[in-house]
Amino acid sequence: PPIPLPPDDLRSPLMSRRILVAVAWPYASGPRHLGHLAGAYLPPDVFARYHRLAGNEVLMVSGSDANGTPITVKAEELGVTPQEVVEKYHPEFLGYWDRLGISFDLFTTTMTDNHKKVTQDFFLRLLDNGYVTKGSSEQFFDPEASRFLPDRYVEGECPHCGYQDARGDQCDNCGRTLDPIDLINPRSKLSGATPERRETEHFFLNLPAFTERLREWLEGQTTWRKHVKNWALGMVEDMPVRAITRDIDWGVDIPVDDLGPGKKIYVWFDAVIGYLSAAIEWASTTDDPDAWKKWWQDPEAESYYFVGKDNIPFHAVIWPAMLMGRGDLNLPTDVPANQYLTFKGDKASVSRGVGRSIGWYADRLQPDALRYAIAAAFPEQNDTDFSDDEIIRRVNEELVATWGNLVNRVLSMSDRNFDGEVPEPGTLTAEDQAILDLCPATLDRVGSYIEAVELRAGLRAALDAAGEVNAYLNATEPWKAIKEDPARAGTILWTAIQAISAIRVALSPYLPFSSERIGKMLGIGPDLDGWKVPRVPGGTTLGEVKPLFTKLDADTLD
RNA sequence: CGCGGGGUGGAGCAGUCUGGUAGCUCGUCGGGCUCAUAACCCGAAGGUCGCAGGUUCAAAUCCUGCCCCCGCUACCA
Repeated sequence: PPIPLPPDDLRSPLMSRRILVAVAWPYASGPRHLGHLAGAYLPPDVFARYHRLAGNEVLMVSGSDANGTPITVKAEELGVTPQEVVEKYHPEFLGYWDRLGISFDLFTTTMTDNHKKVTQDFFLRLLDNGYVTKGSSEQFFDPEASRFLPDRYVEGECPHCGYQDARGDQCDNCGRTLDPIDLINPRSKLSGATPERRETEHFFLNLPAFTERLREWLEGQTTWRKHVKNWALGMVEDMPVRAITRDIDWGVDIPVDDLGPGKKIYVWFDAVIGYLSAAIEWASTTDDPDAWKKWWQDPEAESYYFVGKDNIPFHAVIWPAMLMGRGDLNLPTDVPANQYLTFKGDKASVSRGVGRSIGWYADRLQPDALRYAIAAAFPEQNDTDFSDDEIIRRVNEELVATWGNLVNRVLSMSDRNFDGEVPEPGTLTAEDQAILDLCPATLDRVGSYIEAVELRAGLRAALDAAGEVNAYLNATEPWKAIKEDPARAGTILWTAIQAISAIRVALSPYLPFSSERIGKMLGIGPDLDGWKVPRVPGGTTLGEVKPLFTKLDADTLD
């Protein structure tokens, strides 16, 4: 009789899509923590891995943000240059991605000549198009330090509560938002001198010019997350012109000399341009230096921006406005911003002692174990509370028990009773067929969830399938059949192996490392051949069968 | 009344748009199984869905008010 095979996946792509996966640029001002991983870095990797398997052309880029106040503040704190700060943390970030399998096509920095050039070019185009204009504002100036002072560098007495050490932006005592001009007896945090008010000229982005177009564009987004869309729409209604230059000496040079020395393009303007400059840099390393255009200028190309919720305004409003102002680049397809992973109710912050760095966890956990625990808790709709106990629980009770154990019980039974080979199947029963039918159905379900950027639900769906296979084994009891009807046992195990093979693919965007190991154990090799069910023929020689994941002790994370 | 999101069994979440016996994972309790990393399977207990009103035959779901949490309201991004 012909050997029955699992049905093919129906999702085989008719044509390849081009997908830009744009990942928020982390400040190279200190270690990044699990909240960053959950909010901005792991979700795009899952998304990108899926789309690559599905046959689409993915370009996933990001880099270390080297500019901005956090960097300069850190540099002053350490008594080093901003560049030295970046050179310390950028390699640390690269280490995270390498150890956790975050599969960037390029992870660069904003210090490259390319980035500066692309940023300046962007600036000039907006200037030509009339969306960047010059203006002036009044600001505090420290006469001793000879520099203008950001709000946070001015301190004084709070006009509301009389607190002596209120910052220029907010009073820590009464919590009120302040304008530094209102402070009583203002003083410079740098020198202690009394700051003077001085006129300073800057370039501004004319956001109000885009109000209508932005509103119309945002209202047309039917698949965006509710909090992202509503927040952006609310913001569009009342947008001021926004300064894109600053009185600082660290940043990208302004490409015109109208303002004189001592001013730079400020970080928020150049950081978002990084998505474009990184794509251009990536293309320059390939055979086709214009390859970036396939993602940025082909109207069919899609772009997804993975950011934390604090970054929504820049990606859902300001960056689209900048793109509209240029007029020759694609607008975001979606900005699936995440909420925050909180630790015992607190927003994670390594410097404040809430949560620990990504590297700390990577030292102690298998990469897929960490990826699993984080992905199962992606804060897609709400802030999601998390803890080390939660990681241990998720790994031990869900990942190891359901999936690791399924693979282990099936393969060790096959290994021991069928000479280290995948058994040959015989006649299939209805319950066998149901499990085979589950294979393409699972890939279909998980794929649909991932395409909708409902990544947590996708992971759940894959694990549910593993649960069904476990239930199938309990119902069919191959360990008994081995003694009474070895051929039947072989059919059951063959069926279970086909299911494992399919679930492995479904889980591979989330768990790429164990996917490779399973491939070797199954004897079909570590690589995947697309988002479809790989068949594992009877007679295939199994690799060495070992548990996929290590169970965690309660003190693993102490 | 500044803006947006959220408040669902012990924990973490889904359901709210398109009202109709409250769902998932874990934990707890009981049972089964013994191939498997004390793993797997089945069943049960456990929730007045933040609070108070309103609409309706019927509300977690729609309306009003209030409370609490998070983000934004920064020359933080």
